[in-house]
Amino acid sequence: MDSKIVGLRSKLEIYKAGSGGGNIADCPVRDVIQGISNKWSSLLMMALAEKPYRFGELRRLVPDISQRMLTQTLHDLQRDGYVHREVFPTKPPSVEYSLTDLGRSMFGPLHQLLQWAELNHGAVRDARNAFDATET
Amino acid sequence: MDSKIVGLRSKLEIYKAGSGGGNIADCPVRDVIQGISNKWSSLLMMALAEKPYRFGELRRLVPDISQRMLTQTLHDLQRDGYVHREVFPTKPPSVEYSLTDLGRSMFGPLHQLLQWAELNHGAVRDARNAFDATET
DNA sequence: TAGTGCTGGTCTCTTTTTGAGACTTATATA
DNA sequence: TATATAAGTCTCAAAAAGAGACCAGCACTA
Repeated sequence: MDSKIVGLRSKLEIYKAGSGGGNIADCPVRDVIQGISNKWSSLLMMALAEKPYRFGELRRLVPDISQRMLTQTLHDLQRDGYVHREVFPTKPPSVEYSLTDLGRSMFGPLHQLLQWAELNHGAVRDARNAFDATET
Repeated sequence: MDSKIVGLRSKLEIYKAGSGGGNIADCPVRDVIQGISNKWSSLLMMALAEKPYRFGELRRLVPDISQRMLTQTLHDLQRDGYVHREVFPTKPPSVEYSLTDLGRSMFGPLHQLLQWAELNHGAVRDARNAFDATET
């Protein structure tokens, strides 16, 4: 399996697929993607792909996330099965977050996208500058 | 190039990389990723990867997007260089949106993620059900 | 000639989501 | 006694998204 686009024909079908009907709004693939298409998910996935972290460590690692959104994003990632949450009975109790097998599996393709971003952020920046220049 | 995770060690460095300093908040990779990590971008990228579409066609293709968000998301994708917008002097004027080379390039890894979602949405759904069952 | 519809939007208003920051509970340390 | 730490929760303000009316220019219809 290479990284070429396979089956250019029915990409929308993939998004639609599984719901049986033709309603693209309740498509399971879209449902999965939207669970990770938000401001903080990929960032936290990447942090946890490196190693497990505790709540406070993540907060310090990503200084511009609010405690509220850190709690909520970790909770959502846990609900979708990407992240495991474990409480240790220290005093005060500490909580460790780590990727599950499913999380590591999902991080594979996500990592490809992150690498693309690393290689191409210059091109994106240039496109933005050019665009902003033309519309005054 | 295969789909394995290369260089497990410094993933956060990728997110941080390029800005020179150590401030993860203004990291160019994060900047690129956040441009496409929103509710509608990946869906529109996928539609346009299939073939160019006109504004009204996209609106009918994705019935639950508001006209306002369709305009805005296409504008943002155009600004980042993924999408080309062309006005045809018909009456009334029609506007066609298509992927640029950069857009097609980015769609490669994005497509990998979409395929992962297609293969694993069952596991995610199961995880959600299990999670929701335990927290009553 | 007035009415209707099509195009690709914009404008305004309401609802939802996010952000900032104080507050909590229980323990340990100074 | 005062302060700190852990992992959150709660409240309020700000930002973003959704709903739907409205717009201009032209073609077609009645």
